[in-house]
Parts: sequence; C-alpha cells; structure tokens
Amino acid sequence: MIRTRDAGTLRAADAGFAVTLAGWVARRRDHGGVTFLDLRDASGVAQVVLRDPEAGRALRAEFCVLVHGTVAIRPAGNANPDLPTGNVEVVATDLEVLSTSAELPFPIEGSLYGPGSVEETTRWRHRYLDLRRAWPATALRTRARMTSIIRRVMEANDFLDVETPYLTRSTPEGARDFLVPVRLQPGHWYALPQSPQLFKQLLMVAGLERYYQIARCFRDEDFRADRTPEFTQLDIELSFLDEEDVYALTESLLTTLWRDLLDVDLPVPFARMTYADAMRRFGSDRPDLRFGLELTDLSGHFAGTRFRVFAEQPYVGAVVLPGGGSLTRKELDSWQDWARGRGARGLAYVLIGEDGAVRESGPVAKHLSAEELVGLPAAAGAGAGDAVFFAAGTERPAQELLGALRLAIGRDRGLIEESAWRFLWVTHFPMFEPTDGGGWTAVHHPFTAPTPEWADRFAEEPGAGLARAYDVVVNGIELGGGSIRIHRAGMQQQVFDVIGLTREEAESKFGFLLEAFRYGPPPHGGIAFGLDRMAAVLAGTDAIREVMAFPKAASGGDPLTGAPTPITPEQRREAGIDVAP
RNA sequence: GGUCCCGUAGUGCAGUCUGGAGUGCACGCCGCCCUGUCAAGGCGGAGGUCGCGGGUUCAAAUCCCGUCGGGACCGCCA
Repeated sequence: MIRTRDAGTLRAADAGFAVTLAGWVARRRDHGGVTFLDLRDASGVAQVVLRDPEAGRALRAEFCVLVHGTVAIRPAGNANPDLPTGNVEVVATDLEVLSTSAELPFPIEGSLYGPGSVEETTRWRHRYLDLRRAWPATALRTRARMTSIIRRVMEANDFLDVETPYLTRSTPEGARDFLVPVRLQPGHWYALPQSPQLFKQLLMVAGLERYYQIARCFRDEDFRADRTPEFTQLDIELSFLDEEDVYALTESLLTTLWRDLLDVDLPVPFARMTYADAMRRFGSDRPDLRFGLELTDLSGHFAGTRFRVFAEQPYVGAVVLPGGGSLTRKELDSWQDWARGRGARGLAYVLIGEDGAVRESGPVAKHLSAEELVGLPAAAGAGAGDAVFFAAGTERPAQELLGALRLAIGRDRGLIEESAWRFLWVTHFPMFEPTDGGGWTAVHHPFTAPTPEWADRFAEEPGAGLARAYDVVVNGIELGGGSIRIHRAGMQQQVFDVIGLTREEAESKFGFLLEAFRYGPPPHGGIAFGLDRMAAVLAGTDAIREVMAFPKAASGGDPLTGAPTPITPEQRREAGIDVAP
C-alpha cells in the first residue's frame, strides 16, 4: 500500500509517529500562512496541517492526495470533540497531488447532508461521487454487513450456496418477463428469472436438502419507492421440513441481523396471525402492528339497514379517526379525496359528539335509524370526539380500503410507535384468487401446497382453500414469503386444473419440473427475502435505491451509463429479433 | 394505462396563484487578503436556453395547449 495508516484510525497514542496518508481533500481551510485539510479516506477523516502556503493554495475539493507527515497532539484548545480523530492532526512534511478534480456537480461535503439534499437523478448520474458522501456510503456498508451475516448464519445451518441460471425460461411468478434474444437460435428468447423458484425445487429433487442463494431477480413491472425491475432475493429451500423449520430459521436469521446491525434484541418466536385475521383486523396482509386502531366489522350492526349505501352489501366495516369529531368540513373533504384517489366512491362517516353520541346532523347519520345510531359508537369502538369512517361492499376490497385508511390515519395522527420493531408471521393465505376472466390464479405460485384440512377438497372450493404459505412482516413491510410445496403429482395436477392450465400447457411450461418430480421428490419448501428492502429497513430508509450501488430511475433507465440504448441494425440482425416464430 | 407533484445559476431553493427588465437567497466556484481553523473568516467577481415546443398578450419563468425528464401513489407486481 502506498499509505501507512488509514486517516480515520489516528488517535492520541499515535502522536510522534511518521505516517503516510492517502485520500481526498474533503475540506480546505486556508489561513494564508497555514492551511488545514480534512483528508478523507474510506475509514474517516483526519486533519492535516500544511505550512506551505503555495501548496495549500493549489489544492481544491476532492483532489486525490498523498500526505507524508507526523502525527501530533493538537495544541491546547484546538481539539475537535466531534471527530474520532479530533485530538490529533498530521503535520505534513510533503504533499503529493495524485490527481486533480474537476468542479463538482454537487457538494460532497457541505451544509447539505443526507439522502434528500440533492436530486436523485443527479446523484445516480454521479453515483461514484454520491458514494463519497458519508450517508450513502454507510447505506452500502450496512448492506454488505447484512449479506455477510446472512452467509454466516446460512453456513452455520449447513446450507449450500448454489448459483442458478440467469439466462433461462419464464418462471411462474406472474409478472412480465425481461427477454433476451438468442443469436444461435434466431426467434428464440431467454427470459431472465423472476426468481430461482423452479431451480431451487429441482435442487431439492437432487437431494441437496438445504440450499440458499443471494440471487438477482428480474420483473418487468412498474416502479415504486420499494420496487425496481432488477432486485435481489435471499432464496432458501429445504427438504423434509414443515413450517416450523422455516419460522425458526428465519427468526434466527433476523434476530442475528437486528442484534448485530442495530443492537436490537427481537423477542422470539414472532407473533403469528392468519391471513383472514390480518384482513379482518387490519385490512392488510402485512399489518403494521406499531399501533392499534383495528377495523371493526359492522355488517351485523347494519344488517337490514335502510341506508342505501350500506344496504344489501356483503360487508360494512369501519375505522376510527381519533379526535376526528372536530375536523372541519375541509379536512373531512380531504379524506374523501384521499379515498377517491384510491378508486373508492368516497368515505361515509359519522362524527361522535362530546357526549359520546353520534351527531345526527351528518350526511350519513341522518339516514340511519335511532337503533343503529345508539349502538354505533360502541360497535365501532369510537369514543367522544372521534370520527368513524365506513367502507361497504365486497369484503376484501372494502377491508383493503379501510386498511389503507388505517395506515393513513396512523401516520396523520402520529399514532405509530416509530422506534418499535413489530415482527409477525402471516399464515394460511388463500390458495387461489379470482381472475378477471372468472377463473382462478395461484396467490403465491402453483406449486404451493394446501393445508392438511384442504388437501382433499381445495379443488371443490378454490375460493376458500388455504395454502401452506407464509409471509414475514415487520412494521407493515413484507420482508419475505414462501411456502411448503406440493411434492405429489396428483395434487399438482389438481392445482393446474383449478387455474385452468391444461396438461399440454403445464407440460410445455414446467415439463422439466414435472418430469423431475417423477423420481421421488422429497417434501420441501422454502422462503425468499427481498434483500434490497431488508437492507433499506436496516439502513433506516424507505427507498431501496439508497441501498443499491447503481440504481435505476423510474423509467427503468440507468442515469449513469445511459442504459438502455438503441441497438444498431447490425445488432438487430445478428440477434435474430425479427425472425418470425 | 391512470392521478398528483416537481423542473429557475454548479447545488438546494424563493419568485408562478395576482403577467411588467433574468428579481433574489444560501452553499459552491474564481481572484485577492489572512498562522489555529474544523460549515474558518474578510473583500471583490463570474455564473441563467427559467426543461423543450407552440399559443394568448403591447409584454410570459408566471396564463393556455402539447411534449420530455424526474418523483410519489393507483392499476400492475411477492
């Protein structure tokens, strides 16, 4: 190495020693006769004292420099308690500029810190400069520590790291595929994997028993703050297991991560809740348990109501807005707008007076009978001065609306215990959900096993059948999900029948898997975690782009390299894109 | 595919509702001064296709239409 010490490690005990540092000029304080440099390398920052006015004047921000000097205790009164290296400084005997820097597109050091201080596109465009900044670099370091711990835990549990192909065929995840043309077979295309799902099941047939992989996955869908077309999963599969094995492994992994990275001791086992309960109580399959405000089911209360909006609806539910009884008309209207923004017609509501009774003047209350009004606050769990919002209609969409409303209220009223970590298993997901075309589709994927109670009759009631599928959720964020798989051919065929997949289609799509399953497949199952999301949670940010080294913009483009680009006619011809199938 | 927000100096913003000279702030940049600062300080200076195109108007950063880019959300997507 061309340096002898890392700048951030210098301490008072080093005083008197000659050192050579290498790094970047983070700041320069030129006093004419003496110049102070904050020299930054990956380890931190140390102050360099330069008594050569000419050399000091020539330096600029982000010049890459090599400094020879002697560590000295700073003069009395000049220590900087805010820096780990603040008691010492390096008195330079020689300074060499290794490379100069052009004027910067945004400040590396400056009064503006943090991820929001520069527009994202500018940051990604010059990500190599963005990552010189403390916060962005810390996010990547957190991610690296996370994956390191993951590998340690997985290896300690005898899991085998196996890579699977990226150039492959469509996997049954339901999203759009990214496609890659194949020069050697014009008109034929690879799909990039949406997950290693099929391969990991094959590895179970292969007898590996315990597999894991940190795998890149590709899904050609629209963006969100927590979604990007190219992302990373921790993919796990094991044989001869049941749900408890997955839960125990996951809890071991997550408690280790939270302990080592955040110094937080998570209580185990994690809470468990069925999907049905999660929807009923929280209107979400990933409930945020950091606050209460559970939904109430008022279907019984309003059975036989003459109020047109609630009458004849399969479900009427409510959520309380604490203190909402004193909202202005304008504030109530803005909640209406919020609901309409989510595709609802509006939000029926009543206000509770200070006497604890429903104020009868409201637009909904005046349509309700005296009996309905009397019991309503208690039935909805509302107290004096609250507001009650209703959703009526088909159960699941109405619950989802109330669930989203519950979250919005929780945020709006500051009800969320921000420092808490509320982990939760959501279990017993439905096997199928209706498609627009009147058929059924697998909620998880078509290899998910039914629960024992439904094993023999899920095909008779596809809408009611429950799956051995599970998600692990923290604070309303889904960290991972998985299932116990089907390992018997007959049951697998029944699932294909329900989702309307013919034998021919099944054969052409997953024939290789079904073929493999003819040779004594073991009972198996697994789980996959969204590592970008997990890293973001551990790093304390909502945006997964912050924990990706070179993130893409919302249109799928890479602001740094300019990808994707048009191709030349030559490339087009060679790739065989235009060959008719 | 839909809704909303943003686009003004290198960076972050104000100005837009209510049209009147590229009007302004902070940081950065350039020059000079300065031997104990650490967001150093002082003095001076440069820097603008107000995203782009069209329209209305005597006059457009400002109003209208379109478009491009970015972001958030819905749809979609484990």
